[in-house]
Amino acid sequence: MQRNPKKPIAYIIKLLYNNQKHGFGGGILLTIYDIAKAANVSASSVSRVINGKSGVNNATRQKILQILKENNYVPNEAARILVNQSSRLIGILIADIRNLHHMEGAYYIQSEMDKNGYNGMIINAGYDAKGLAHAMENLNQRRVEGVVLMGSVFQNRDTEKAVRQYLPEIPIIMINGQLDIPNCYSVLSQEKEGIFTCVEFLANHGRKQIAYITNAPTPSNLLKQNGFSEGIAAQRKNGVRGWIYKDDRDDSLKGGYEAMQRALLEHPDVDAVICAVDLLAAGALQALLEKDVDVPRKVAIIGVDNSIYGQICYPRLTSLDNQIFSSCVIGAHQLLEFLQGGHPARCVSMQTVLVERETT
Amino acid sequence: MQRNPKKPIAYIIKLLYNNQKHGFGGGILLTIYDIAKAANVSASSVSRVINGKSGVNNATRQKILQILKENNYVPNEAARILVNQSSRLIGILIADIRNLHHMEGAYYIQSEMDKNGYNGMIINAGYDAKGLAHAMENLNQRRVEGVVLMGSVFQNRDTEKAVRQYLPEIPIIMINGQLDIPNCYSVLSQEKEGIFTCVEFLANHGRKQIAYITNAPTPSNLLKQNGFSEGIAAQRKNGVRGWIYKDDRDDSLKGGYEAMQRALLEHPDVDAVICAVDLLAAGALQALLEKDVDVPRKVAIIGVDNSIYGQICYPRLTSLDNQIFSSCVIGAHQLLEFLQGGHPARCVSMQTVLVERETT
DNA sequence: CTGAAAGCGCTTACAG
DNA sequence: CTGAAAGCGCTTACAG
Repeated sequence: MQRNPKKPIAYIIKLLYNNQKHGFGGGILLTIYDIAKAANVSASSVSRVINGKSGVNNATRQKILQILKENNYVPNEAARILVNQSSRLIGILIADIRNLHHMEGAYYIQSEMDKNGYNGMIINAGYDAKGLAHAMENLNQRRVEGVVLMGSVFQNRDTEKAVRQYLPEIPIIMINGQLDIPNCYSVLSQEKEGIFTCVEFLANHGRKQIAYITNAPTPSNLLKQNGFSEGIAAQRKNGVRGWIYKDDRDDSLKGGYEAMQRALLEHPDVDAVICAVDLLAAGALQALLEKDVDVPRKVAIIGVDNSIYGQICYPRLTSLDNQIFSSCVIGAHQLLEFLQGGHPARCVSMQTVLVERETT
Repeated sequence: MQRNPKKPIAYIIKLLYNNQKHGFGGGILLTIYDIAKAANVSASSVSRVINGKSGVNNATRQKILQILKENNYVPNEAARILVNQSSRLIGILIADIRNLHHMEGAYYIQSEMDKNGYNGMIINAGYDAKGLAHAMENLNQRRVEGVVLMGSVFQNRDTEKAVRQYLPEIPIIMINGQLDIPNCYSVLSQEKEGIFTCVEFLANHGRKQIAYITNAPTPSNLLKQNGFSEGIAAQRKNGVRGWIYKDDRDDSLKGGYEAMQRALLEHPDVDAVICAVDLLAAGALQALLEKDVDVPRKVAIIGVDNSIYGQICYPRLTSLDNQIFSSCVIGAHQLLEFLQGGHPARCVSMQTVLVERETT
């Protein structure tokens, strides 16, 4: 495996002067000094042209530029980080990167940071405290300049402790959650109010017997559940009743399916279901269809996330959009503002919107 | 924001000796020298205990260990990379990290590498050559020791060129594709044969009029399509006929939906559909259900990927499992073997398996 | 405009 | 067992 069959000048010089040395991965990577030697200038000048700084004679600059290009020179990031005392790296923590919704968030954060010259490193933190601490230590080790925590799963004492221990000085942005720590900023989705409104919406459409299906008791899920309870309380005067079903197995699809079966058994006259997450709703829908229940005529369903999962359902799922896109763009901008020395809002919260499709 | 209200000894020493200096992010990060000073030893000794090397008196070791811990010392990764000439980083390239199937692959790769002391950096490369080159340059800059290319989208000249230019010396693992380059290893899923078998399967179940729906002409999709054509050819003697429908818009769900509508219009007697991807199949299913076509009695459907998308469908989708999990584990092990100086197989290919559910 | 030198935070022969 | 010194690849005052 040869780097380049044409073997440009800097490469040859490196071989001649330094032929016992091996670069990375057994190959030969050129340094700024190799380039300097080939161009007959000092490393300082090479550095200047690499970084587009002024103070280099134009002819010299052109010569250096050409040698740089001929050799496919790429600077060593580690050396740069070390000397610049700045990694221009941010960490994006996700409990499970296979979660589509959170990964979408990571995508938006990454693009936004990219545009501003930062790299985003996506880390699968897992759900336990140990994995989280490990992830944060790793991020500290890489000297990331900021971290975004994706989702309310991270709103807990363990996270606070790990942040205090490993990342006490850098900005932490939490998407859809809050941390009681000075360096933490958050963007919240008003899911509680959103679910409250869903109940209202269903009641206004004549639904009286509403089931609520939820899974893992994350802060976000707890909030939504409260929104449901309060929504039901507010509609009690109109004869609306509600029941809550929980199923926090890993497989939400199956969880929703079985919770719906239970709901159907215990309350055969249920006429609407709200699910904490689209995937639960997809499962609930299956249970309904299996029993030949007419959706939405007999039973209406609403999910949360406005994800592709809901669009795959047939009938297509009505879903509460918790604005992951906007949340992440805003979160990224809070981070950028901080990094540029500004003072972003500690917390911004956004309204959800109900996207009506075919299950209501 | 103070690093630690208790201010352990090394921290105080740093403040005293060095109080004009600011560490990362405006905070104070300790170096090995700060620790050494606090422990009254040399940096060499501190380094030795950090790295668990022998040759340090036990009492000294204990003292250093304690000071390290009290101060939450975390070594600077950039410095380590620079001096060790090894990043223990690998790159995982994905065209779009919002693609669930590919992200799942990334997850498996990452876990496998994690277990072996490597970090995996997931990069969203995009679909165009420029983004790809940019991603690879970035990876080169970080001196990654290996790269995995997720999916056959990367099987093309642009990738070869970018690898040659930026990563000619490190192992490249391609999941579900091949590159004509010496440093590239691949693991292939026998999707062509898989689809061939699907046709056979359908024919054996009495289906005669089979539509095939596909989207973007990636190498993998082209292969599957060939498998279909050959499968139909092989079954012609049994009176089986087939038609191919393409719709390569970004939105596969809608693509499948509209392609199915066309198929239904042109061939009302179609009695089976194979889709290049589950999401297309989900769309096709919607088109069928919308027309009250009985699935699977009147029309059978088979997707590919065995993804959650198929499980959300109702009836639940029969799908060809292309073994993303095994592929990635094997790919990771090829990489690991190479990194440990071994000689992994250049190419391993694996059989697919048809997971029968409710649409056949 | 140009270059020698120091330093970023670590590790590792080498000498004691 | 222990430490001084050199060096990884860069950048940036500083002096010319």
